[in-house]
Amino acid sequence: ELLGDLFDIENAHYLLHPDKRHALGLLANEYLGLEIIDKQSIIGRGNSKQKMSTLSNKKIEKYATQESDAIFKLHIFLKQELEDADLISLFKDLEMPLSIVLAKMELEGVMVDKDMLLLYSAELSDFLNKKTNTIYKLAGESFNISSPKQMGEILFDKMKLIKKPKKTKSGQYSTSEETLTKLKHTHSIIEEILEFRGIKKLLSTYVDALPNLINVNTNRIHTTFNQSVASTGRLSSTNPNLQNIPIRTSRGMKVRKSFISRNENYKLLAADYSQIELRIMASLSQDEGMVNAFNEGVDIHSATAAKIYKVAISDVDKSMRFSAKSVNFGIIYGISPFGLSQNIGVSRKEAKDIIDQYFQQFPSVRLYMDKVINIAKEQKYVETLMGRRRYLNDINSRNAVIRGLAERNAINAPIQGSAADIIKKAMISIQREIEKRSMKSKMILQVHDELVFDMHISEVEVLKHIVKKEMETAIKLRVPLIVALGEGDNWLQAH
DNA sequence: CCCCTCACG
DNA sequence: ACGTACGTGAGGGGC
Repeated sequence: ELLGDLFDIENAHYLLHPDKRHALGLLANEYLGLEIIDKQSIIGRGNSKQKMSTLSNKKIEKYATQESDAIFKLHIFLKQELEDADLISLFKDLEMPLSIVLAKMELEGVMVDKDMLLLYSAELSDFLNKKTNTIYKLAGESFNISSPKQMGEILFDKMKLIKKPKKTKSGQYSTSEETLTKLKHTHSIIEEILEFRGIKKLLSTYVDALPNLINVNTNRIHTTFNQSVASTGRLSSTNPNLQNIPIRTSRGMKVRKSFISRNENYKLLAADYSQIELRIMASLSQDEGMVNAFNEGVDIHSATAAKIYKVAISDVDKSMRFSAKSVNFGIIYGISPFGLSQNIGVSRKEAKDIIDQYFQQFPSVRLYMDKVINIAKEQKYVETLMGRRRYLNDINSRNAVIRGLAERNAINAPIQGSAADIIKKAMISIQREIEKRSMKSKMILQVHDELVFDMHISEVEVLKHIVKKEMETAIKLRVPLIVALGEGDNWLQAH
């Protein structure tokens, strides 16, 4: 257990420049003008990589002392820079405590049902073999279906499904899901390919991969949460990525179902923020219509539909709600007629009309967007509710495409980043409570707006109470923050 | 190592 | 005419 003050160079630099790289060698060079020995030159890389612990002290002495020296000197510069940017509290009270919490979550790990995955693998492999033969027959020859290059040549050179095939940036035929879906009507092979792709992805990325990642000592999977990658302040997860476990399709759900509690005395608890980003938008913009909708507890997408289409909320039908939901997501991303039209499958003109209606009905949302873009143009950065910054150097670019991206980032970063701030704060409070009470239950995963716990059955009520309370009160907004709880023997059930 | 594709929020 | 909604990570092909 670390008892002294933490000062993580990488994280300090991340707060100051979230979209830059934070490697120690780069920082030492930039801040101190030092060229320090590259770690790779000591331990090697790729297959010839050795463990630092296997090398003699003599070999690592210079490297180790240079690093220590650079870290100490850097911390003085970075501390000052954090103070100048008003980021000290975010660093000291949020990110540094969080890094301890993340370490504990990583060490805890999550249990997966290996037998279930192995059975499922056999089932999907069978299915894939049959699909492969079907596709070969329809194509009139065998080829590597997993090769976009080969598939493009089959579909467009040989079968000539359409006259002017779409190309990718590098000049290859595009075979993306988006492209292929538009070609469904041309040949039955398209549908088979799409299904093949879906299953192949599931099999190789999850069903076949996860069992091999189970640690033999703990019997669990241990991800790594990266705290200095995402430029908005979110976490990311690697080796394996446990933040993109499937859930949207029925086949994907079976993978989610394989994430289970550690034993029969435990259940999984999932705690989800409901619409956190839209609530943040409501609070930041103070738009009356949006704030009222949340304060009255009505379904936000239906409320939005009612306003856009000027009908009573009880007269909102499914397609109106669907479009309104896309608009709401679009708002968070910095909406454009093109983006919305692609998303809901209408013309750009229709999409533009919907957006115009939206801004007429939610005028303060538009005002807020204009304001945040102007702030970005003036100070070259935007910030979250807790003062996390994102610099937008392209905000005044003469290139409209590049400037547009920066403007959308100016809108999105405070929203996505504030949500990240909030859940990070909640994680620290929850961990503190769990430890204070010496509880058996453990926090094990974070997926941007969701926390997952391995919950001892004797602690169900108390844990639920703590989690809900700490998440909902992590910050006070102009609208309520609502957390939905779910429990079950597996992650799917807990949703 | 880059590109394409596709999984999640 | 062009390129266009935010943020990520991983697997596989191909060079």
